[in-house]
Amino acid sequence: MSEWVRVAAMESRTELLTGRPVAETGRPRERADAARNRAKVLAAAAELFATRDPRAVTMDDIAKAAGVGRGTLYRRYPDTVSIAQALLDEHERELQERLLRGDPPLGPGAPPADRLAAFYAAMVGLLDEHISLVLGAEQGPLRYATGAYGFWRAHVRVLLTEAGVPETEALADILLAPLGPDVYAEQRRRGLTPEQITAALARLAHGIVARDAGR
Amino acid sequence: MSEWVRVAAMESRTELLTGRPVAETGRPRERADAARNRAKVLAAAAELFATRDPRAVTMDDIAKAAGVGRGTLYRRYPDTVSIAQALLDEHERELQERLLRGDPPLGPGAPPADRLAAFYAAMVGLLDEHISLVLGAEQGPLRYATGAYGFWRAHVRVLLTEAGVPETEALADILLAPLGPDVYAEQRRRGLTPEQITAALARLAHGIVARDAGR
DNA sequence: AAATAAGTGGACATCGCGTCCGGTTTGCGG
DNA sequence: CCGCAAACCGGACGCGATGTCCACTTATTT
Repeated sequence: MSEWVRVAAMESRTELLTGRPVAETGRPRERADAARNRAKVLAAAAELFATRDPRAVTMDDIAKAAGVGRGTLYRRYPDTVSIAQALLDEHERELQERLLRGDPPLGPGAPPADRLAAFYAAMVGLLDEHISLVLGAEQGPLRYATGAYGFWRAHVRVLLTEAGVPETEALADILLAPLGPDVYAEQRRRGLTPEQITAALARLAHGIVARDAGR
Repeated sequence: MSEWVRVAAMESRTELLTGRPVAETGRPRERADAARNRAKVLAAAAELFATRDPRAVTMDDIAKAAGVGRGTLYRRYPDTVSIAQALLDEHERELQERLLRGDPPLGPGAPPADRLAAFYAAMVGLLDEHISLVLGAEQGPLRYATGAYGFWRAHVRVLLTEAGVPETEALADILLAPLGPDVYAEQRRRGLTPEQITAALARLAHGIVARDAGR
């Protein structure tokens, strides 16, 4: 529906949450009532995702909880998944920033093995903090369509390449697989702690790229 | 619904496909018409899963294609997932057998690292051959509820333990994650060949468990 | 304050699910 | 061979979610 809706959902993320009008774009600026409603929708959705089973949250639920009609909801978001993604986006952004320009070992400067391990640790933190959102944003194979997935993938490939590891193309997806929300959720369900999982992932990181490679 | 239905779906697998009556059980033997219909259902389902998007196959579709009423279908299978699993079961069984009693490196006798790599290779084969079924059987976090997943997990843990690798609890799920149907499907979609994926997984196996460990 | 465009909300049509039950078939005992 | 109880069949039904549509309201512009 209405193409720019989808665009808006992908595009400026902070704007999506704050309702600030789109600056310097030809597109007509957002109306005040629309912004108000968007805020209500996102707040209600966050509440719902956190409360009940994120996979069971329905468009009706959100509309009702936000005190908004179905049509209004569909005007902006095609489905519950994109709403969860909008909510998630901010946090992912922040991590992406730290990967690119933060301090080592997360940011540039540390040996690839350590950076990979640090990335794993950060992702576990993200997963654990926002597990309900992540589960809500996951349904189906959409995960790979996300811009975020592409970013993680590129990051891992860079690290592998730096370390001189071949087959980065296939290995990147493989190394990212354990970070799938359902995998993580299952591990937690089974009683594993974030620390145990992080430790295992660190082992994985150092097993794949030799500790002293690439530097 | 009728408890034994679910049991039957889990239980004797070959029987499930052949329609052979349940031997030496107190349960009343299956009627001829029922067996006939089951065969029709499974054949139709296999066809459907292979033809269109496996995730989109509906109970109605199968019923219609099999020339059977909805009620009849639900009598045996609670959902499309369990049908796909029934179809898949045979193949998984066979691999499980080879893991336990087959020749090295898949079966016992080879160093853990090699066995793990061989397991990966075999799973890639399975995935690739039956990707549509596996996708159809996957929906949601059901994967971990499967008996099969438990088996793979136990196998990997044994190999890790043999090799003296710690944290098997968390590592097992991590090492199994790349075998998730959606991960594999995505890799294939991106143009990676089964060989490339197998090679990357072999690297993973040897990275995690030292080539000469445990023997 | 009138004009115009954006935004709103709920009714509607559709689809898949899962259940229920009247009717039919099967296998067994007489 | 016959008749009957149990097993089985299949479609109608109610439910809940989806996504669309459009007459109406509200914000913004001139």
